[in-house]
Amino acid sequence: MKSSLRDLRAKAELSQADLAELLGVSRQTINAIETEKYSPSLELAIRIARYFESNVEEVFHVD
Amino acid sequence: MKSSLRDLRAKAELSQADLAELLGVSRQTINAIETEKYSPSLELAIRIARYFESNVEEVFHVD
DNA sequence: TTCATATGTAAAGCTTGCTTTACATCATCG
DNA sequence: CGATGATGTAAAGCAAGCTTTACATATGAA
Repeated sequence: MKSSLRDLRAKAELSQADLAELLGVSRQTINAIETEKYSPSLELAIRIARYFESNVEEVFHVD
Repeated sequence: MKSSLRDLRAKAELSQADLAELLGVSRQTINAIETEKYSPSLELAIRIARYFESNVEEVFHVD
C-alpha cells in the first residue's frame, strides 16, 4: 500500500511526531505507514485523509 | 464502523457468499462487516468501494 | 563540539482482521 | 414433508495493526 502521506505531511510542515499526536496514534505508526511497513486500519486511513482534507482513495492506493 | 454494504449488496442482488467470492474473501468476513463485528482492512475497504463503483468514505463511515 | 529535533528500526505484547470448519435458524421450493 | 439457499454465529489459529520502550543515526542550531 503506497500513500502520499509523507508529501502531505511535508507540505503541512509537520513532523511524524506532530501528526501522530494530532491523530492520536504513536509516531511509530506514522513512520510505519510512510515506510510501507504496514497499511493503516480503515479508521486511521479515514482520519488521515480527513485531516488533509482529502479522501482515502487519493491518499492511499494499492501497489 | 457503519457501512452501506448490505444495501449496496442487496441492490446488486448478490448473496454474502457471492460477494465474498467476487472479492476473494470468506463469507464470514462479509457477514462480520455487515453485522459490525469488525471493520475491514483498508485494502478490502477499497476493493469493496471500487466494486460498487463508489468510494471508501461513501461506503464506510465512523459511528 | 554539544544539544535538540527528526527519522528509522527493533522487540515484546496486546488487539483486530481474516481464515477454515462447523452448526443453527429461517424461508422458499419441490 | 424434505431439500436448498441465505444468514448468523462460534471456536481455534494465523497474520496484521498498534503500543511502549529503547537505541541509532543524521542534521542543524548554539
